[in-house]
Amino acid sequence: MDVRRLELLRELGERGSITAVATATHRTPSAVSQQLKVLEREIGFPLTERSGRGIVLTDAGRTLARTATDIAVAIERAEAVWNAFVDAPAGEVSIATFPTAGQMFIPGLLKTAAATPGLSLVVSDRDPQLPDFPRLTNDFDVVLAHSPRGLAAGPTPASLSMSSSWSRSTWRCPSAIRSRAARCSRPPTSSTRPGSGCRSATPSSRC
Amino acid sequence: MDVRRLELLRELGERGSITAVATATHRTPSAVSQQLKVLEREIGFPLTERSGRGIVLTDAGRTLARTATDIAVAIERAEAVWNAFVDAPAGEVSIATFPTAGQMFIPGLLKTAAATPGLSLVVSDRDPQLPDFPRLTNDFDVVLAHSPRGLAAGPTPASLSMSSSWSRSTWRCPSAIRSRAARCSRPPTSSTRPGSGCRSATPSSRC
DNA sequence: ACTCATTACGTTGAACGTAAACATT
DNA sequence: AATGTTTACGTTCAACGTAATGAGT
Repeated sequence: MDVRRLELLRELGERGSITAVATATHRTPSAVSQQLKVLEREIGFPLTERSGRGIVLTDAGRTLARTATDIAVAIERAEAVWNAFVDAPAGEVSIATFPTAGQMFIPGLLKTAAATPGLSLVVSDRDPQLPDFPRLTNDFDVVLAHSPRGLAAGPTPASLSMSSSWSRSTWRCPSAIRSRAARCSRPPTSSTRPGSGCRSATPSSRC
Repeated sequence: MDVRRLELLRELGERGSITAVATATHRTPSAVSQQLKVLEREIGFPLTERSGRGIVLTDAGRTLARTATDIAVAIERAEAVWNAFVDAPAGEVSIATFPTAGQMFIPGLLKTAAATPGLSLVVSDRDPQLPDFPRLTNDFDVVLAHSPRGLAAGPTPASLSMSSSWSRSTWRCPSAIRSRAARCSRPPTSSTRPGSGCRSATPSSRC
């Protein structure tokens, strides 16, 4: 039982004519007719019968078409699972932080990171007083820094994106935590950063 | 995502080496390697990586192989459904009976026949006193007749096969109620009976 | 006449095998 | 050396299209 041919039978059940199936699947009626005939031969049962100018499914054809639907559903489900895997965040994300902020963010981050397989965090504590702290963005995917102007009075910022004093351009990548698909899309476009940046998952030339 | 290639990946996950998959699927290692490479290309992810002399699935490869298993299960289930359809009793079964026996058997038969789609009974009452009653087997799939020796004392026979006075040879077919597969297996082998006998489901030459 | 399915026949490319190269133990 | 994978290259057959034919309204 070939899946591709079963799919044709399913289409025939839904669309009602070989010509319709042919146009829907970008084929000629001839090809569809031939493939259905091959399927009939494989199965060993008449699956269609003429009805006026067109054809209709026999009892056997209908039941077989139903099984084809089940298979098609299974395949779509499988593809959905795969897409979920591809779009899931993954990879190694390096974070520079300083002790106070680290105590704040890291435990929660580690928890969510541990919950997503394939995602790992590399955290390193730094001294926020160093003059070139912003330059750390060259070496890390995420840098947690003080606002140079000092924090406004009020509750401590609760999300990474709140360090609004950073210009968006300091982010070399739109999102440090990238999905597999994003990481795999293209080799880095001449990144000036040596060890970090939009590195691809593997040095493979194809992926 | 081609199902055949996914199947190869699944096999690779289970068997662990390309050579093993190749022998299991009656192919050369070369062919398997090439198909896996095509799959990798289609998918856009590295699915395998070298490990010593052999190869192992990557994370992506494993998840994709799992989806392949799901698809394989769905296909097997579909085939099981189809086989159930093929083996189910079906067709038109003609029965000759006489009033007394008919009252006995027919209601139950009609009930079970109605419960099995594709199976229809054609019942006709006859006079059991006619001299050529046994000849009716030429025209009917099942003939319910008196035992010529008369019934022994005791409870009424409760099943068709109890008319033990008939020789087995009076049955032209092993079983009057045939499955679709049996009916479809071969055109009748020069049956002497015109309208009945092991007739095939359709006059089609192939089936 | 028109529409749909089928058959005849030629073409092409995906899948495969053979053989050689490559890699690892 | 032995084992397992990959690459290069040639072959073949299944899937398809074009064109002609058949069948029904």
